[in-house]
Amino acid sequence: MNEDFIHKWISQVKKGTLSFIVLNVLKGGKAYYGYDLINEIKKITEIEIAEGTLYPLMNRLKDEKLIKSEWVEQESGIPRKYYSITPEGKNTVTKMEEYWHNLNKSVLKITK
Amino acid sequence: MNEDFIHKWISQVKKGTLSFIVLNVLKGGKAYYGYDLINEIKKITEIEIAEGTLYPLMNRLKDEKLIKSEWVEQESGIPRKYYSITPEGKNTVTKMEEYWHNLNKSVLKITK
DNA sequence: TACACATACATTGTTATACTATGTACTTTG
DNA sequence: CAAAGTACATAGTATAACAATGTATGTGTA
Repeated sequence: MNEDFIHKWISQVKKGTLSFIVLNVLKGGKAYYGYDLINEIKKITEIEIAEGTLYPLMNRLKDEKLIKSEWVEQESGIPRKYYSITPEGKNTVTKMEEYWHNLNKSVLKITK
Repeated sequence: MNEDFIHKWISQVKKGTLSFIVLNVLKGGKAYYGYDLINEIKKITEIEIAEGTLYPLMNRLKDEKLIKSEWVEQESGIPRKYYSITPEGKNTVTKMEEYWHNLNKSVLKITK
C-alpha cells in the first residue's frame, strides 16, 4: 500500500549515497570503466545504479576534479572510458566518511 | 577548497534521511510541534533542519498519512500544531529502518 | 517604551540529482 | 540472423533541501 512512498524514499536516500559509494570503490587506486562500476557496485552492495544515473554522476565527479578519466581502446569491442580517483578525490572521500559515520551514529541513537 | 562540494553532498544525503529521522522521533508516540522537533533533532543528532525544510516535509508526511496533526491553543503565545505518528507511519518507519541498516552494511563493506 | 530576540508556522523560488526513456554502436551467443 | 549483452551518452521529469521572505506573538532589557 505504501510501497510507493518507500520506493520514492529509497530513491531520495540514494541521492548523495551514490557519489560516496563510487568514490569509495575507486579509493583503492584501481581504475574502473562505467559499465564495470555498475556491476561491481551491484555485486558488493546489491545497489542497482541505472546507466542514466552513473554517467552524469561520473561527469560531475570529473568536473569537481575528484576523478579523472581516460579512453582505452580495446583489442575488440567498444573503447572503454576508465575512471580513477585523484588526490583531491581521496581527500574528499575521507571527509565524506567522517560525516557518514556521524550520521549513522545519530540514526542509531534515534532508532533504538 | 572543496568545502562547497562536501556541503552540497551533505544536503543531498539529507534527502530522505530527514523524513526517516523525523518519523523515528515521533515513533515513540509522543506528539511534537514543528519548532520543538527542530530543536529536539538538533539536540539528539546535531543535524540542523531549516524551518523551510521541516514544514513542507511535515505536510508531505501528513499527505502520505504517516503522521497526523492537531492545532493546540496555548494559554499564552502562538498556537502550536502538534504532530503524531499514525499506525501506517509506524509500519513505514520499520521498513525504512530495514533498508537503512542494509545500506549501512553495504557502505561499511565498501569503506573499509 | 522601544528594540532586539526568540517562538511558531508558512510559502516561493532555486538548485541538485536519481531515474526513465531513448539512442548509438559493437560483440557474442543460440 | 536475431536476441541479448556490452558500453557510452543525453533529454526530460520528479523530488526535496534550503535560502529568503513573510506573518504574528511573547519576552527581556536598556
